[in-house]
Amino acid sequence: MVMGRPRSFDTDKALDEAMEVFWRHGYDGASLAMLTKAMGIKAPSLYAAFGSKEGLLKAALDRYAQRRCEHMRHVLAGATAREVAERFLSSIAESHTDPANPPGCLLVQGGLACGEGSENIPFELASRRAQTEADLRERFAQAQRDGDLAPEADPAALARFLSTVASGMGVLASSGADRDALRAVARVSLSAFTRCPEAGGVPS
Amino acid sequence: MVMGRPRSFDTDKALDEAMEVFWRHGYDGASLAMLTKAMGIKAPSLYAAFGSKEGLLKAALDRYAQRRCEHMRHVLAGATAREVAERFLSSIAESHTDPANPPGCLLVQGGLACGEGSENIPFELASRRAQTEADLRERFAQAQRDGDLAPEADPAALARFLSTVASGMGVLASSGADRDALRAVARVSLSAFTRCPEAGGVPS
DNA sequence: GAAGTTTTGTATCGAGTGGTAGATAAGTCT
DNA sequence: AGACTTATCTACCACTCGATACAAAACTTC
Repeated sequence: MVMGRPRSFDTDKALDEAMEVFWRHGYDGASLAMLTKAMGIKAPSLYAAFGSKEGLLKAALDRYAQRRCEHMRHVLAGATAREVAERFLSSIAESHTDPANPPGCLLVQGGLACGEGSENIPFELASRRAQTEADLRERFAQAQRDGDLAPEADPAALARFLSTVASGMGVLASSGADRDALRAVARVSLSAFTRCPEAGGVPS
Repeated sequence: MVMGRPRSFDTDKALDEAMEVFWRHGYDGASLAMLTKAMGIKAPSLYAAFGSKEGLLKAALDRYAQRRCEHMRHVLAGATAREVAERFLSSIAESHTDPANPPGCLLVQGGLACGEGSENIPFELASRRAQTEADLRERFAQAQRDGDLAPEADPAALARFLSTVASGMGVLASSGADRDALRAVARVSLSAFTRCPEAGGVPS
């Protein structure tokens, strides 16, 4: 075992609590007082473990990504491009209205715009959102190589469309929309997905 | 003319500057120091004119709504439901990447999640976003009565879909996506709009 | 047990927060 | 002109912000 006094709190548990605070109040809106209270530790412990408020957010984002990663693995394992899209939107509708978490998406509510001294937070969140879009794009490109998606389809456009709808669903959920509302949006989006020229559908 | 010393600044000009600060930094991220500097006035003048930081935001939101109202009038004047949707998405793509403003949408970046003491800001923004959705829904219901939209179409679902995509485009634009990227998303969304069962299209 | 190492709690730092008191300036009214 | 009304400025309020110094506590190693 390592030397010195052992840590009296569980890092992952504390991160979960911090994640919830950032999720519900955004980076600027989450004060150290709120964070330390939720995490059940004092400020010096927080700084010793995570370095800074920004470091804490990044650690929380890593944990968030880790959670979502399992979902995405299932999504990307869909047999066809259409099934991937279906799984993705449905997974978003569920997760953004999961009563175990604040409504919406941490990567959206966490901070689209921040004050002085937090200028890089929006970039941090954006790059994490971009990761999901890249995963989808890669999967659709593969589908195209497999002949599952028409050669004239546009994997990048499809991925960006889905990613955009997911962000929009985050905004919607954050303002109290219920699960059925998100599912309805997912349904319409999926129709669009299936039939648009970018997916190789017939233009009107 | 009214009695007393006349105001030395133009209220609307000052509001435009305040709007930009809220837009770029969000409600919590916009400090009074930033606001007063941008508006070119001192704190007491600000409070005399707008009552509080929240009052200033609401006034800025009113002005924002006023601006968008002209665009929406053009959007809703589209001859068909499809043309309304097309105009709406294209108007969003343009306005969210207008170099004269911060990228994205004030109603999205302004504050999806806020800190203690600003709890009602997200509601305020949400209710303004809901207004646009309601306008679209009403217009689509009218289209349905006109026989322009199929009887089995779902005006509420279509309006919510478009509104969600618009929010998503706001998120996308806020992270630096350019106009063409938003136009591409609009194009895919429009295909979905035209062909989905909610619009009276043929289900797969 | 003594030395060494790390974490914890208390107490606090300087800077910045939203907001205001009070005096002064700049107008209109009679 | 003088009374009245409103806006502006300087200075400042109590408070909260993110972050830290320091000493006591809790462990491992020798």
